[in-house]
Amino acid sequence: MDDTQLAKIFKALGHPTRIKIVRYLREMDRCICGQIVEIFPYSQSTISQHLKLLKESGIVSGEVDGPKNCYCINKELLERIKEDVSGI
Amino acid sequence: MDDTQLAKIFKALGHPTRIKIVRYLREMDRCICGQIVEIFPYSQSTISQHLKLLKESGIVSGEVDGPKNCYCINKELLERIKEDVSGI
DNA sequence: ATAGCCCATCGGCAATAAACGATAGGTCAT
DNA sequence: ATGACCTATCGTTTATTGCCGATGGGCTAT
Repeated sequence: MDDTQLAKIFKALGHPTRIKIVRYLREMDRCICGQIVEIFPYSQSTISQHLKLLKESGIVSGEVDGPKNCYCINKELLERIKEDVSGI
Repeated sequence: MDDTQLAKIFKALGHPTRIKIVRYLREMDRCICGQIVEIFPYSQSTISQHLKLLKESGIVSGEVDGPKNCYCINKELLERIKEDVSGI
């Protein structure tokens, strides 16, 4: 992975809320946006924005699943990130 | 390490130039700001600013050494970061 | 003590990020 | 086809970032 891509991922993780979201998603395996909104003191639009950033970095993927939107961790990428971090 | 601290570190690494600086410092063991300025297409003030961010995050430490300022990687923290990334 | 080197910091500017409320689009059940 | 639910996106505001040139302070050597 090149440094630009890696930097993008780090940037995505460079916010406490987004780290917490990633932890939560890993724990829950998959969940909908509403569940995440409930556990944070931020508005739905703010959480949605954080999720968008995480999606753009590739760490999180989301699929529309009926009326709900299902988010989950991209575990392969997460593993790859861990490898790349070891290389720094 | 709490998520706020971890986020700060990720944020510091969330720029390609700063990742490259970290790699370079790890390779060189220690070096002065001027050396780093030479290898990047940015001004001295810009590089200095990047170094400041890296210092604030703790990844890099710098000591004044005569007329020059010597930067080096905080290897213990870097190792700790790698552990913490594994925990995400 | 003057001149030169190294670099941190200031001020400025443009771009991006973080948060919000409001809106609107999609899906399901009735 | 209406209403309820879920969430992405828009528009706005304020804060932060990224970059620069210029300034100035600390050392060293002359």
